[in-house]
Amino acid sequence: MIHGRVRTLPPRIDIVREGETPHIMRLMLSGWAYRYKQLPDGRRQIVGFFLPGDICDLHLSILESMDHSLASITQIELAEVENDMFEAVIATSPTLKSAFWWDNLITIATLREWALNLGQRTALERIAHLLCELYTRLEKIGAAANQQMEFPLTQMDLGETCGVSTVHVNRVLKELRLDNLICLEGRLLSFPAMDRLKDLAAFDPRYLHLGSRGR
Amino acid sequence: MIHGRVRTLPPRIDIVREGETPHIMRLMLSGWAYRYKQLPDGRRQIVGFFLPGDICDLHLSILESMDHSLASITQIELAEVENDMFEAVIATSPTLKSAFWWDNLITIATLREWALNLGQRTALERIAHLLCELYTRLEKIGAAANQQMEFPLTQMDLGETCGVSTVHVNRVLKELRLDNLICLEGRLLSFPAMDRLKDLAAFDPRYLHLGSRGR
DNA sequence: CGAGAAGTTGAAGCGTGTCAAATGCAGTGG
DNA sequence: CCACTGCATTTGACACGCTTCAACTTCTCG
Repeated sequence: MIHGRVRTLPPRIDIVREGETPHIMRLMLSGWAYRYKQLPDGRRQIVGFFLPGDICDLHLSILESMDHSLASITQIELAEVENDMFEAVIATSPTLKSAFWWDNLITIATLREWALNLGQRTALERIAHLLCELYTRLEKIGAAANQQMEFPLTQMDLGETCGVSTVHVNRVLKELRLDNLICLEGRLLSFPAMDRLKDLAAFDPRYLHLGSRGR
Repeated sequence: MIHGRVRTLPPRIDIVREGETPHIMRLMLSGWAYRYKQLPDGRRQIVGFFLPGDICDLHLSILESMDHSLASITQIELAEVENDMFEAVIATSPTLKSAFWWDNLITIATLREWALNLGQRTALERIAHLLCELYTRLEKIGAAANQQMEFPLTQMDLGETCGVSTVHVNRVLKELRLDNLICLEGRLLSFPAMDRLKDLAAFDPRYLHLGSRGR
């Protein structure tokens, strides 16, 4: 286990901004956060979500400066480890080292799936696919079960993830609701017909490579 | 330097298919290739290009099976290294090891930019951005100069990369041509006004992290 | 209770997809 | 050398998914 300072941050604030020079490694202990990129005119694209157990900035320190930003969604707890200490730890533990390779490879595989999502699927399929991915990941870490999960994302978040306007996200969610594929009560999201949803989204969880994984 | 078998492959064939189990590491020596993913109904998304000097499947061996495919565009030469041998080599060379970390991080950074591209830019901006990226990468390895490059991609390739129909790619290229932003003569692509093109695409090469890099 | 944020809805317009047909281009065989 | 074939490119007409704008409603929380 890696030790380091633990920080608690409020919801909806930037954790790191584009252009800063990273010097620590962060591990999500609780809550939801995301990574985003921005165009000069303000258009925003979310390029990844962090759930408990995820690593935020693995070895990003080798790069000179951040080409993206990190922000919290809910209140979050982060473990922060200085790079020097981090280097020292992985040097002594081959298990940890390969765990970090894993993390990197899964990040890449997920980004490839997101490219497929953004480039080829319709708005309906994209959102359905994202919901499948999030549920699957949460279930894996024991934070969701029985086709139910806490859902802290706004429709604007969904839009910025799926490259769709907020208004259209709303219409898509309505359609999913009318088809009885999702059910949203407050912040609790449930899937009355997960099979049909996965089918609609052409969701194949293999890209998440859930088989094994180190810690 | 890593030694291994060198293979020459003809243009337009699959190198590895989804589902196969990877057991070698491939390095591009010459030519162009790409990585793609596919939906069950056949929609295809290109998720990365390989140019000379690029690594195709870094440590993918840890994963059970490929979640995507590789295909050649031009005739290509590949250096192939068995995983065992590869492991042995990086174990002895910290320089190489960090070079591979680099490669991984740049792959990730590029995929994030692609997500931004697919999610937020218009078809015109997307294609302009892709052209800027390819030229920049080719220039880096000395395979392009003076705002000119060999361009082996078809309009269908461009479409499958940018999430745009082939017909619309054609219209976009026409617009770029009429605006005097690109000039295509046979397989030679040139940029009479690179500044304006980069501006149109909001192309900021920092994500490619060209600063340093090992080999 | 009030105020700001998030969600909802309708109408109109635009970017892009689809379909279909024509043109250009390169390789092949007669 | 030319006709033939198949693939890439080009163009027009039309359809549709999604965006934009604007107003309204519903939540959330101090």
